[in-house]
Amino acid sequence: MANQVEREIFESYVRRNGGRVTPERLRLFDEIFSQHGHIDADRLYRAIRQDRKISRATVYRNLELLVDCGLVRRQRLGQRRYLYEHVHPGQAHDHLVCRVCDRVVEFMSPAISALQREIARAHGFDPAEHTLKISGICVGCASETEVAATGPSHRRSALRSTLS
Amino acid sequence: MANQVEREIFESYVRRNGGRVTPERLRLFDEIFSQHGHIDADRLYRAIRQDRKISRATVYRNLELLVDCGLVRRQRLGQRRYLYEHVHPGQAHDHLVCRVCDRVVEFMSPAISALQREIARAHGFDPAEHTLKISGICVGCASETEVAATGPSHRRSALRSTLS
DNA sequence: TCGTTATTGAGACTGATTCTCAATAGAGAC
DNA sequence: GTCTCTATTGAGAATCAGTCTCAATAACGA
Ligand SMILES: [Mn+2]
Ligand SMILES: [Mn+2]
Ligand SMILES: [Zn+2]
Ligand SMILES: [Zn+2]
Repeated sequence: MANQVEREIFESYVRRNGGRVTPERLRLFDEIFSQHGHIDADRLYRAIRQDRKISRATVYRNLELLVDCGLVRRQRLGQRRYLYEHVHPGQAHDHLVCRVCDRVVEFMSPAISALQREIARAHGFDPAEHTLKISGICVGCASETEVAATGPSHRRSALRSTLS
Repeated sequence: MANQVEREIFESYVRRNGGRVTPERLRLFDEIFSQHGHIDADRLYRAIRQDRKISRATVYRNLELLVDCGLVRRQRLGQRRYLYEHVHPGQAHDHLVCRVCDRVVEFMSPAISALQREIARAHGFDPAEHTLKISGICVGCASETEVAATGPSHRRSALRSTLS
């Protein structure tokens, strides 16, 4: 089976800390490692619900566990909820997020990673995780806006504009 | 008065968009430009409440306005709420956040900023804002933990440890 | 000064996440 | 396999930051 190594890591992490290997934990592990890309807690909950009973609380609790043992990354890419993705060691990457269509593009920059480590070191910081999110307008939305040419953008302004 | 330039920018932004310059808006502007560092909406609300009546909704609405016109930056540095800080143009900076004591250290890296612009360009992204947050253990908390040497860290584990 | 309409205040509402606690079930000992 | 201990679960309540509603107020151009 795929993800054998990660599964080992998970189970041994749980046992090493006096925890128990439960079907709920394994099911969540399988779900998040079968998905690919970013997914929120509720979608994981509903996906698992398809074939077994599980509670939301259990999903949240065990996502925390997966994050703690370094197999899953939790980030706020949108405004509201956290998104989760499983981690491939040595494949650190960051995100471009379009503020119009919410699409996420991943990129990898060893140069930025190195600079980050350097900065943390210079400040006596022991870095555990990082988030680099660049939000803006993606190429698709830029051209759409150009064509439509309908004012400032999709984002509702904080000022109640006169346009009805 | 200080912040004259920024105040100009704010008022003209508001008027240009058919908005009105209200005492609540000016008071919030003054508050966030008098503060220095990161502050949450509730603290701004309470600070303004000291000497004038204002509602929470008004604080939130007008913070959004200040963010929109580029005078204020809103970021999630902790887990829960947004933190706001006024922006000094051309002084882009990023953050190291200690996950034990929540202290925030700012740093500036023109090299990282340049790389970010380069990456956005390479993906046809028009970048509007960015967040780079490195979270870890600050030098103070590292030495404390070393002295205490009491297990994994302050962070409660998702596993109910046997220690009472 | 007047009229239009953007803004405000109070409180209801939302929604993601966390908490509570009784019932359940891993897993080590025998 | 059975027993025991206690970590984990499920269901729903609670939390909490932030957003929305709508009637009353007040900018500001005419
Ligand atoms: Mn990703
Ligand atoms: Mn800052
Ligand atoms: Zn887009
Ligand atoms: Zn610290």
